[in-house]
Amino acid sequence: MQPGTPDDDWREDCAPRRVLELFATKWTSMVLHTLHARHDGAARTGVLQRSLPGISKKMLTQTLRDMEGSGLLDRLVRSTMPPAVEYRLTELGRRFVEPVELLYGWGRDNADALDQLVPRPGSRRT
Amino acid sequence: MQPGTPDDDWREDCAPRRVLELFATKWTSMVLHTLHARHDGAARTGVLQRSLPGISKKMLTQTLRDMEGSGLLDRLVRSTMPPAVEYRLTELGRRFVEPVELLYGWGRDNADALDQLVPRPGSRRT
DNA sequence: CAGTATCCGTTACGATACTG
DNA sequence: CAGTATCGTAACGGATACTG
Repeated sequence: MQPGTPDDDWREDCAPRRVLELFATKWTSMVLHTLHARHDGAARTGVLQRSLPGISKKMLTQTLRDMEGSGLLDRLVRSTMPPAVEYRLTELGRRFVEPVELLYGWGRDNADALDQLVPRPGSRRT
Repeated sequence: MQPGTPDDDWREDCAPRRVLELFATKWTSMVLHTLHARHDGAARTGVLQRSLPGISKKMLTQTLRDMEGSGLLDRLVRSTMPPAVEYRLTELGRRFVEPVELLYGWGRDNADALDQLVPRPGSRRT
């Protein structure tokens, strides 16, 4: 492992890097977790919105659309009036909940370390 | 757990969300892993750059500076000519390697699922 | 209630050229 | 070799108003 031989685990298309992409989109992992936390792995739009403090309607829809396109969740529309839309984790979605829960769990167990890291926002370097 | 009672695990300042911030900056986790993969948890600038295909000099420096500021790594400058700079994981840094390795490991074990998700870039919706 | 469309600011990121 | 400075772009993401 000499300094001239990069052992690069980080090729552009390697698995780890693609997992990271999942977390690159701010809300994706949170949606996954929220759905997972529900008994049946499903929730209506409003519930999701309320479960994710700070998300805008636009980002919620956009994230859900992207996830649907990726096959992470299904969209069930009940054409009542007013409409009731439900989002449900797919098989693939349930799979990706795993790494999310991994991080989630680590965070809960290491809140102290998180307090050391970036104690308060806006202290990068003035 | 009625639909009107958000069980929000996702408060703005909750632990999980702060962990996610670590992965929000594209290169941070990769730097952590790369350093961790080295016997002594340290590496010179050039090695890091070569280990992270695609990173620009700017982002490398910026990421390293941010991480230094956050206390994730130390910067050791050897004022020779030409200069030799070494980056080394701190105690805190070694701690945050954990969630990174968690994701990394999951990715390796689930490459098949990753192939299903986003088969090829640029297929969002034309 | 769910979704769309538009406007707009911020930031992440990359390419390049230059200094010590 | 390491780092800085500058420029430009693309994407993220929020606010708001409107439709069914």
